Amino acid sequence: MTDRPYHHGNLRTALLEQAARTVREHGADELSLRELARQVGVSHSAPRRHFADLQALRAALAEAGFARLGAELSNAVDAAGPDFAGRLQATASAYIRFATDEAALLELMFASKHHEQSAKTQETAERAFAVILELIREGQAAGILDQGDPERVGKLLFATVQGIAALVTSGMVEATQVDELVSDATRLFQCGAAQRAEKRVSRRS
Amino acid sequence: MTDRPYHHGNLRTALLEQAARTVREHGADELSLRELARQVGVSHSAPRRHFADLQALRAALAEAGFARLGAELSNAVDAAGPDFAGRLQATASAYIRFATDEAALLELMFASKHHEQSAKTQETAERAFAVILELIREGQAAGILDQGDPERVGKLLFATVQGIAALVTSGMVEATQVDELVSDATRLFQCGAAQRAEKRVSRRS
DNA sequence: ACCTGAACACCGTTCAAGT
DNA sequence: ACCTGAACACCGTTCAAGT
Repeated sequence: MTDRPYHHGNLRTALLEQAARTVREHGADELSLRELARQVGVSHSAPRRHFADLQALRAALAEAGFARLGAELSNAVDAAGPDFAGRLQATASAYIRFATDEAALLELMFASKHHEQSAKTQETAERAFAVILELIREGQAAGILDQGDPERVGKLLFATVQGIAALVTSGMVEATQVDELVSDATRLFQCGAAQRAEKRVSRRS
Repeated sequence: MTDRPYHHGNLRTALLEQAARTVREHGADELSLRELARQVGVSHSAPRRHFADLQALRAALAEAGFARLGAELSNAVDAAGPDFAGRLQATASAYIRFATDEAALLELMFASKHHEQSAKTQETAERAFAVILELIREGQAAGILDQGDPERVGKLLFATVQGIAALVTSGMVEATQVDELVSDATRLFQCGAAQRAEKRVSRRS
């Protein structure tokens, strides 16, 4: 519309937003620094000031993705009622929703390279994981989840949900089956503690 | 060594083998049709006869990967002893071993695009899944696993193992933690049936 | 401090031509 | 049937120069 000033002003953000759009609409393979620069209305070498190379932009995109994922998991927990089973289910569902809405982004987020190279991406990923960890602690305090190293239980839950997401986005599981898989998974996690509660009851009788 | 004939003779296989090597050593992003042609000693347009484009080569690579994965899961089941818990653990471990040895290949295998485009890749992936499915049926017949739609239980197991693999290759879980996660996971799957067995016992008392 | 424009080496893809 | 070589449009990356 209006002619742009020489300095874009917010180039980094503009590039990341356009990149996120491209990934969503055309997949991560379609990312191109030159094309992004063109779409944002800047010379092809301008992005260089903000991203050393394409890989750096991808890492930044992954990091932003983990930040959004963490926020959405956090929102899901907060919005859920007091019942723990419901909270667990809501969190897992939020993860899967993110995974299916942003399949290409999630694929990029779990691409091994960023984590090796960008400590910041790794850190943001861990903050997303922290939401799950906190939920696990809550479930353990309520006696609903297996008492064991919460890190360990949390990682297994994270893995399970991520695995369901991977199967869905890769087409090996139908979108219609997701809900039952998620509820099977969350039920499984409540099984160990329930089993021990059962023992306690039977010992009393 | 000897000068090559005009016809390579086995170009398709040679390209796939070199591509697998490249993915293993340098990652999937490093794949280049021109470079592969050079390494195999053929003109840059020769691959075109065998792979319509780079994406087609990647799909073929993914398919070969699922074939290998299926074979290794199958071997793991066959080599394991009669005890079901051990068979389950052996299969899950074989999956994780493949995932860590061939991290970049697994990432490529689960890239959504192939499955959408290549029915053959999808089919080979399902044959790998069939090994897990068969194991689930075995566990159900032995009364060790939850009786429910085996497809559903199998998919959850597949998802869990794939999720653990994703967390490891993305660096969010240490390689040293893998074994305990796998054994936690397999134990969890044997929990539902154990729980009901517990109930049966307590009802009798 | 931030951006431009020319330059370089590389790539995927196409196609007429060779064996 | 299979492969070559020139051609085209594109890309990532670099760097001296502009504001």
